[in-house]
Amino acid sequence: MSEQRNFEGETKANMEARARVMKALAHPSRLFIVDELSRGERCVCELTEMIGADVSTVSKHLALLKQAGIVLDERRGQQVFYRLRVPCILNFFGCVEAVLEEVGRRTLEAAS
Amino acid sequence: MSEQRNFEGETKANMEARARVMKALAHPSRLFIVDELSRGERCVCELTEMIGADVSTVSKHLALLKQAGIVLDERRGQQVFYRLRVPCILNFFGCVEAVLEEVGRRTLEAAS
DNA sequence: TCTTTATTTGGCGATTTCGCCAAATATTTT
DNA sequence: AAAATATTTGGCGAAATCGCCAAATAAAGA
Repeated sequence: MSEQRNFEGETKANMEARARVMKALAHPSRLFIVDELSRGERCVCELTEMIGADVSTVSKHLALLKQAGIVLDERRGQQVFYRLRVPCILNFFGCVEAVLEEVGRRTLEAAS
Repeated sequence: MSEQRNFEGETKANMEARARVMKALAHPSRLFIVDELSRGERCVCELTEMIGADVSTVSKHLALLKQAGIVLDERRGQQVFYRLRVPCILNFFGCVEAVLEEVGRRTLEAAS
């Protein structure tokens, strides 16, 4: 009875789907974008100026977030505005900060 | 006044720190490990058997999670047991699932 | 229509990540 | 001490990610 859990079939597919979402968030510029969009929608040009990278780079970051289901885009005139699709993404950050505090604590311990 | 926010200095450093944590979670096997550890501690050998990859591969995934501050390890005899250091990581999954539902919905719309 | 502004897409070299194998290390048993 | 079991580390080729440039596409204005 009670087979050991494994990493095949449904479980594997589910973890791969989760990983796609996490990967989309695993980049400094993309985290900045999400954080910035939590304050309201922004056009590509605004984000580009803030980030200070090539427009094409920022555009690709946005495309990636969109493809992951994290943001929505809407063209209005010449500009394309992006906004968060799933605001709960912001809940991540509290826990990430908690992890970072642990890391900081560990660093201090190591130094003592 | 009211300067536009930018992506330099403190903000950039903070986003890079966050990204390091997110990257550690952005892999199917590592997500599986976190999920499994939420049920209790596990030794490397158990996780290796479940995942079905080379032991060295699993060991490196665990080292990465440890270095990111997400798990703790403790040797007892021949075995090394890992456990979650910051349980709030689990809160992520609820939101990730919400994103995935959005993605699923979008896929259905596209098919209609 | 021609020009300007905003955004996306294709492509390429550079860097990072990934997973396996082989070898090293740690612990227990004989 | 030698053997067996568990885990980590070094290294390497394969694959994925990254950021820029150049070119294509979209919309507004002259």
